[in-house]
Amino acid sequence: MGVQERREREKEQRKNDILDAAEQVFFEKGLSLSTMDDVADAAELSKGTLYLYFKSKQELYLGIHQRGFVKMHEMFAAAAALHNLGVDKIRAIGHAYYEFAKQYPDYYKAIMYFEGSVLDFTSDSEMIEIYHQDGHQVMEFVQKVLHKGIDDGSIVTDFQVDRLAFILWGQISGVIQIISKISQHPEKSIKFNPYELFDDYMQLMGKLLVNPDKEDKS
Amino acid sequence: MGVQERREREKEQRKNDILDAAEQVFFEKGLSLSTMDDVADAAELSKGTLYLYFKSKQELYLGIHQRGFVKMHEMFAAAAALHNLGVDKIRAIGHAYYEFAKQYPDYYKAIMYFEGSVLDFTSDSEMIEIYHQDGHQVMEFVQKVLHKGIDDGSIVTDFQVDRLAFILWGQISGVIQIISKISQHPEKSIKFNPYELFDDYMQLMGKLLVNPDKEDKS
DNA sequence: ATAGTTGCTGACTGTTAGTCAGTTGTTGTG
DNA sequence: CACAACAACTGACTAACAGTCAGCAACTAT
Repeated sequence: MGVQERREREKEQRKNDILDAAEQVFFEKGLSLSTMDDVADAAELSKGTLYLYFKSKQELYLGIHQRGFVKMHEMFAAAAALHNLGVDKIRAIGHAYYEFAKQYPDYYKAIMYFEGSVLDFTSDSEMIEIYHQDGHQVMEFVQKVLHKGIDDGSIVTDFQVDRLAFILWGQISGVIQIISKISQHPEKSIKFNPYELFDDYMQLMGKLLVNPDKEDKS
Repeated sequence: MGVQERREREKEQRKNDILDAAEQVFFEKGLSLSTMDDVADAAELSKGTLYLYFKSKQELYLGIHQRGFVKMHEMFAAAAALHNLGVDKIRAIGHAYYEFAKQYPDYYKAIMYFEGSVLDFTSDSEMIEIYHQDGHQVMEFVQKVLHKGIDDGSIVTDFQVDRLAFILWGQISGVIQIISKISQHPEKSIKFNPYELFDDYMQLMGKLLVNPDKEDKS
């Protein structure tokens, strides 16, 4: 009898519905101004029910973070798939990251939120586990692509690939973070547009990895 | 009569005492587990008084953020002052950043906290103003040092200095952020120590800026 | 001595995350 | 069909806490 299975599916569906409602509310009003009652209303459920599916408000927001991360990962994979050379795949991932932050600022915000506050979660819970797994998955993906680039000769580096992946990831995250900061708060003193900044970074990064002999002449 | 002035000084002193108390409490228990009553107790003042000096809990924490930023800036200046060549100053600043995060993890945490959540402050208030001024000051410092390096010939770059400063700042922030993340959550799969990672990054950065003819042969 | 001013207090309020005893609806069984 | 067992859901309730404000204390000036 497929009752068990159906129940399972319905449960998953509910969880998704709640996340939809939560996105709607959180993205509209911002996390701190949104209440669990707001989310419950939007989901057409009672507040108590939310807590059957998510342990806390933070965990609910973490669910949204996860969605964002999946989306981002998909964009990375799609972008990388359009190229053959490893170095081009890396470049494509970089651009995809930028595009992700631009196209899904609310998901990006969720990612930044946790980035800046996990350090505060002294707590236990599987929350953190999931969070770190997500991060780890992206790192592995980048490492894989770097290896590909080294194998096909398009990337040349003195560094260990696993470390290099962390460095690249950290670098680009930081650069995009600062770009989104200045984009949001248009400082008087800044005369360049954000994309120029990113483009400069990509060029700079390119110099670090590229084997000129294998460079695509386009 | 110096009454006005004395009052002014005493007010400043109180503000400092409150910040001392707040640091003690926040650093011990973490921001979210600390209450304003805790801080009031530690400061031997009533809760109401805290609100005469700081508009909100967040603003109090921002006061701590500011202290951290000042400390960091001091470390940068001190580190840079030990060298003559611009490129060496830049390297020294990089190392100082790393040292700051290591020596003052709580201040660093405060900085990261706001980094990840300013995007949420739709609010007005001078808070954000101060916050951005702090950031701006560091950027200017980096720019100044980069210019120095270009002038003395130790730094060579195709990029505009103002943009380059942002890129470097973003990069290094991101790299240190990821390092402090993995330091805190020792992943099973990570076999290198954090400092190696940072050192790799510094080497990498060096390659981007350095004019080999002027390199210090030590 | 007294009026004015500034700084401090802590009981109070409003809000909200999180809980839980009870209700509703669904499934499987005699 | 009746009825027990179980699962999903409810919303009034509690506890905790940020932030307020009417009143008090201490200092200053005249």
